[in-house]
Amino acid sequence: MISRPMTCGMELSDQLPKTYEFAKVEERWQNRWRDEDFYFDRNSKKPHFIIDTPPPYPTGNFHVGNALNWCYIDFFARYKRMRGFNVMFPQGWDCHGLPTEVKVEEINNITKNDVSREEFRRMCRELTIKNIGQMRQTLRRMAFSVDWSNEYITMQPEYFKKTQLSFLRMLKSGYIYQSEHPVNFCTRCETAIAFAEVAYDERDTRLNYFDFDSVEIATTRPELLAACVAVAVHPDDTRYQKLKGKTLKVPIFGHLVPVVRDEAVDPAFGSGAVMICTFGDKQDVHWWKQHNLALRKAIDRQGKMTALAQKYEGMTAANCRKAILSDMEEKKILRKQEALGQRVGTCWRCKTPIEILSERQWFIKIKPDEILDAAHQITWYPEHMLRRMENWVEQMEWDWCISRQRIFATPIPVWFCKKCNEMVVPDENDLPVDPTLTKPEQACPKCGGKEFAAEKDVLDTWMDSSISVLYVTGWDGHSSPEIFPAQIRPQGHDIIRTWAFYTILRSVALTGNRPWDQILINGMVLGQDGFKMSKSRGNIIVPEDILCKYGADSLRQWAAMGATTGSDIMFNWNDVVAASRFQTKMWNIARFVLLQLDKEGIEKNVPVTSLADRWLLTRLSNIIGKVTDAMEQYQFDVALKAIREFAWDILADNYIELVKGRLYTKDASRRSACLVLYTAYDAICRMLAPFTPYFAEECYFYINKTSVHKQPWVTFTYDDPQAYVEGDLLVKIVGDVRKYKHDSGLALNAPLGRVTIYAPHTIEDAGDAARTLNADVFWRTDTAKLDRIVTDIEFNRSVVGPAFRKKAPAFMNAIRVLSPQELVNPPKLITLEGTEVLVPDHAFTPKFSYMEGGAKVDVISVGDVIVTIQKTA
RNA sequence: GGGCUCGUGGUCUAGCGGUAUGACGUCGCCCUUACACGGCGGAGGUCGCCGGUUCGAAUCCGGCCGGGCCCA
Repeated sequence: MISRPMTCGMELSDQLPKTYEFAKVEERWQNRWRDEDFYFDRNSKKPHFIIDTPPPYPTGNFHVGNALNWCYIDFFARYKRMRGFNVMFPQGWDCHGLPTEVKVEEINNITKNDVSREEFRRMCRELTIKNIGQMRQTLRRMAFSVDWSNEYITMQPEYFKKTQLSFLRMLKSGYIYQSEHPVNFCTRCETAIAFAEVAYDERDTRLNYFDFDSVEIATTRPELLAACVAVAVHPDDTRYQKLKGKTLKVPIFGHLVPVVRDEAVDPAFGSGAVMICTFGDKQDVHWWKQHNLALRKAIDRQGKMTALAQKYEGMTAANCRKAILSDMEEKKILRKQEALGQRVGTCWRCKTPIEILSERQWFIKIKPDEILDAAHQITWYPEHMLRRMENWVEQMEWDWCISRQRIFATPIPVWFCKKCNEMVVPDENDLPVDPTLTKPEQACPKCGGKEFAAEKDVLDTWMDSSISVLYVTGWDGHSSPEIFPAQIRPQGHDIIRTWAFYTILRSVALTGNRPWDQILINGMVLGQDGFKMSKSRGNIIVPEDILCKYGADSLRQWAAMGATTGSDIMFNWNDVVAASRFQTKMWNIARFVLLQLDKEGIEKNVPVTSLADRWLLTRLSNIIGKVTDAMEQYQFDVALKAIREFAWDILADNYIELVKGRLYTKDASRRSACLVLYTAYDAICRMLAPFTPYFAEECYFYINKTSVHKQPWVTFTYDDPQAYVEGDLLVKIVGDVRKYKHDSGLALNAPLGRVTIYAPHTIEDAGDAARTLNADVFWRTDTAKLDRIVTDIEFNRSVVGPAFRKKAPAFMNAIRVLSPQELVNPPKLITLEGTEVLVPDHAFTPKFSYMEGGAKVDVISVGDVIVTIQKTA
């Protein structure tokens, strides 16, 4: 059967533009591809593959870091579809949170208190919707095969009602509780934050030494004097033995505090006596709990001094510090000040130093064992990232504080009876609710009261995003969804301690099961200078810039090849340019292949007999296996590298060069080459499809008139060990003779004369070598009648080493003194330190110089093949 | 200070027990009927340093030095 590509009356090769214009191609396919092709089919019988995609924060800009992450997702999503999976690649948007609130305040030049809560929320929603719109465009342009029917937006009722449902469920099961407890608090954002949201900054401060009722105390935070609840010293510190059991009078404020003894006090730091305040830092919290100390709140939620600070009331903490220091100076109790570098916990969003305040907050119980247990059931790529999770879980100290005192977030669905303070929750069927806008339908079940106070606190944003996997799999509060757990979670290593951790916690708490089978961690994208991208460094690269200059496929190739999956990756224009060049090369391969197939069409059942043809098929089969294995392990760099190497080196530079001459003939063997070209080309297109969807589609469509993205993954195999070895030899011989030509100053297509190849057995190359070298080529199996002189010996250490161990050097020395005849035909035994030992096969190869009785014959040796060249006179 | 990671030609990168992979750059030759956005070839590395294990180490072990990330 001969099938000719459909050509609409024109030859295919005429249709193919000389250069590949990515901008036109991308636009065309973007308009032609349909969203429905990527929809997850809930009724399908195919095995499902659910991806718990990260919902990005809708800033309006999809950055390069996101791009890397999404490229990985798209690579395996497309690959899995080709492997017959029913893939769900949802796209979420994690809307709630401070940055949007801040942005809204900035854009409208207001503060959140200037408008009603509802109005403020409306403004936040509006901005978010606009930003999502912008980011969707970039996603589409990057050709991510997103399932838009499974898009979710956490601020929308259908999503946050699940967040609220999960809250009620965990409240019921005892995971969630309220408590007055010290929490990290950002006084600028006026909200509690979790440990995961605390960043640490290096700052310079002063250590102030002052007289504390005749005891010298050193502190960096004199403004907390009003909150002082004890003085602590090391139990063994001889300087302070007499203070045992005493109380001291706090300077300026005058209240009495106990002296406590604690091993954790560092006698070498400051004066060795430290004041404990509620709360200067985490250590204070420890001591406070351990010694059961009083609670004195000197700083409020705005970061201002409370009434407890007496005359300093209303000052900011910073001003209070100045004022107290100057008062101390006046009273002559300030003794000295030292410069001190310290690390300050700050709010990761706004960089304001955090305070530790004791507040009534909502918490989720952290049960390290069940989280670790689930984490160990998940396969981590790369494996070592699991360590980060373990380390984080093992050192958790407080429970997760989930309440926030902000506006744009999921409301906590709770009221309190004004009469008896009983907590009342809505019926699950009434969700979502905003308790500040509605009231419970029933009277208080405890006292019958009808007046309720709404919980004004809202939920931490991670409460929304940590149920992404439950949402997409259709969790309804009753049991594990049928398609839960998901197959994979792709995400960055920067959010292992947050998103991954919280998701595992919530899945276990709500379903008793792990959230996913696998987790794939991607690295961070660094600027071209090797540093994290930042405005101040001016090293930010935006995806749009790359898309405009080199196109989506080049950017995607960079993502695949820039680094081993999981490691940080430096952005590098070179790699993008190299990727674009590969497309150019591949495009020319396409043009060549189509030009050849045009001539006589493709004959799909022609026997493939020529050595070069069989050789290419073995190499193709080999590369397919390699690429498939790499894809299964998410080693995109390995996979794409193998594809590129095959297309460029093996197919273009070796195979095509070898069979070109044959293709220009009208021999029957030309049809075999055509079939091989078609097979290889088809396979490359399909293997490239996950990586370069536009390019692969364009190449594939020209020849098959159908979408490559609807084809199955390549599973072609071809086993012919003899062709593999002999083909390699043929390629090597042709390459070496070419090099010889080059070294002799000949053009590569210049006539060469007579080339005789003495190979150990017959090789039938169908005349490929002769045409390629432009020479008369004679294959012979007899021995060349040449004088040869041994010039060197090459040892095969992987044979010599295991065979002789410590005696290897002695063996090699013994071989070196053999006669030339013996080197060519080695003896079976050799004497080594008085004992006879066996000479192993392939232990060494003699290197020869050739002469032929004075005749002008150049000789090249390729392994044990000898090639003589007699140039045209 | 702890954990995790990394240190390979000018730059970036693969390898992770048997004499070092590729890309970019650089130099030379070649416009050979797919491709000069190409082909062919060359130069360039004591694989951070010091020890150890081994017949043999970039590769394993120990120590040191230096980056990065996360956390105290």
